[in-house]
Amino acid sequence: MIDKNSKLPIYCQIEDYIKAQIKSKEFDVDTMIPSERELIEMLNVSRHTIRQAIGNLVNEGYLYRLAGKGTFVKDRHLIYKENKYTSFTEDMEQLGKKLFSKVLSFDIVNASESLSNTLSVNENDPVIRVSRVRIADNVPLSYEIFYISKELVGDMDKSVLEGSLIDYYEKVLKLKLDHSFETIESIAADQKTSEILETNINAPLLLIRSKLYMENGKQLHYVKNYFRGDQYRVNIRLKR
Amino acid sequence: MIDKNSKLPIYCQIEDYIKAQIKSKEFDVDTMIPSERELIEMLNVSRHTIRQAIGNLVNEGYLYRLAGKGTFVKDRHLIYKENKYTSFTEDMEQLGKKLFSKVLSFDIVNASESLSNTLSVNENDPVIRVSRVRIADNVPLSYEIFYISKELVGDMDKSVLEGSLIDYYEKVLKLKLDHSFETIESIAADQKTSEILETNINAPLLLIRSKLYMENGKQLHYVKNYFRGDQYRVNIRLKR
DNA sequence: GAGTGGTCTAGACCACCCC
DNA sequence: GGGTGGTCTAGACCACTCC
Repeated sequence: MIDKNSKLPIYCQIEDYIKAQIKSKEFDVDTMIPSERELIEMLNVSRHTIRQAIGNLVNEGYLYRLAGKGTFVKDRHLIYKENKYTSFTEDMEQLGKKLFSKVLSFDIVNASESLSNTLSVNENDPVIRVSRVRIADNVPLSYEIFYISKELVGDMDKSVLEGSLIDYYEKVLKLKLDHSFETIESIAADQKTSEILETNINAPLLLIRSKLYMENGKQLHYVKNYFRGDQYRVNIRLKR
Repeated sequence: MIDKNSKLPIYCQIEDYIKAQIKSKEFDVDTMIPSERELIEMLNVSRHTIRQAIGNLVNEGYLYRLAGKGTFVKDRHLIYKENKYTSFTEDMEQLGKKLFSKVLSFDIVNASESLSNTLSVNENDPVIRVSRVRIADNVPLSYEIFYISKELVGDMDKSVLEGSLIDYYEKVLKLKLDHSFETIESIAADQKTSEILETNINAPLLLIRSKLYMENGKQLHYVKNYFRGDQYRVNIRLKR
């Protein structure tokens, strides 16, 4: 069951084991899984290792613990990839849609005061400003304007902008992304945006402003994204 | 520094200690905090306890670890209560606004097929359906329709509906809330909604559908909430 | 080679739940 | 009183980074 010589850590093997038992209904919803002491006997590992595995599964929503009673399988009908930052390209791939980006503009500007605050660069620092439309299956989904410090990415080839920026950050620049802050609001399309997105004027749009941060806590880019309300929605999971 | 006789667990005290050091710039951004072995000496506790505290602070975004190098303070300009499910009442309290709820309707209906799927009850089970307007500082913010299985809450006093439902669940019914799934989209106000929210027809609204779950994974309620786009926005944090 | 975080063991005592 | 998870100790070996 557990291979102590595997290069996969034991606690990961235990996680996989428990997930498999849940999947096969061996450990069923709302029933108690074997206690930590029982698992020690069954799997021949220390309590700390068991607790490490169970703790991770609790955080991921597979199990819940009741002190003094036991550890139970959680009833979870749903998805599990919530609250993950994903690139739009990845989202569309998962939906089986082919994404295409049309670059509308590409400039290097000097940071205004307000931009220098939002993007955490110094005022007048050179900033790359790009606007593009993102089109899936011939329908325009979003009009996007993003800003990134020129210092961080140097010279960007324009062809990069037709693909996934996230891919470029991670695979080409080898940056370690960590998280993003997003602000979501509902607005009405103005003249220009409605033309770009091929909607009526005043059509409802989701405006999502996003700040993307790296592992060391430094900001990477700032994006304003106007999504067509009839084409896009956001799913999130909130923890009490 | 560390009180081993305190009823507050040692690892919590260590977390508080490290947070305080960060706040006072004693541990500063991007610099290494004392190594785990050094902290063992400094605080006179075991390595496991140190790691427990540091692990929690990493999860909360205060620190980041680099294997072979050390543990560093993360540069975080921002808020920390992201991705928490909060009641609307709590949100408004934090903004210093006084929230008032006006109940528009209160019915007991039999679950339709689609509702029984959304709310995970059986078809034709009795369901409480309430609609209300939520008003802060005399401005209508949201029009809300919520559904809850009658079996779960029994007879609800109508006065409960003028206050915070979440409070009622937690403090009166002693239910343990765990998480919610939310779907956010942008729509245009129809005739009825625009009248209730005192907006123009076709005004942009945030429609947020929310399913609230308890610790055992069972669903508690389903809510459709229409927020005025000019009055409300959503902030979230996504992890890569 | 010295220092770091990552993993793991073998114990211990506690508060809480249930019978 | 016996079982559960929650906390804590005192060790150990590993892979990795940096010099």
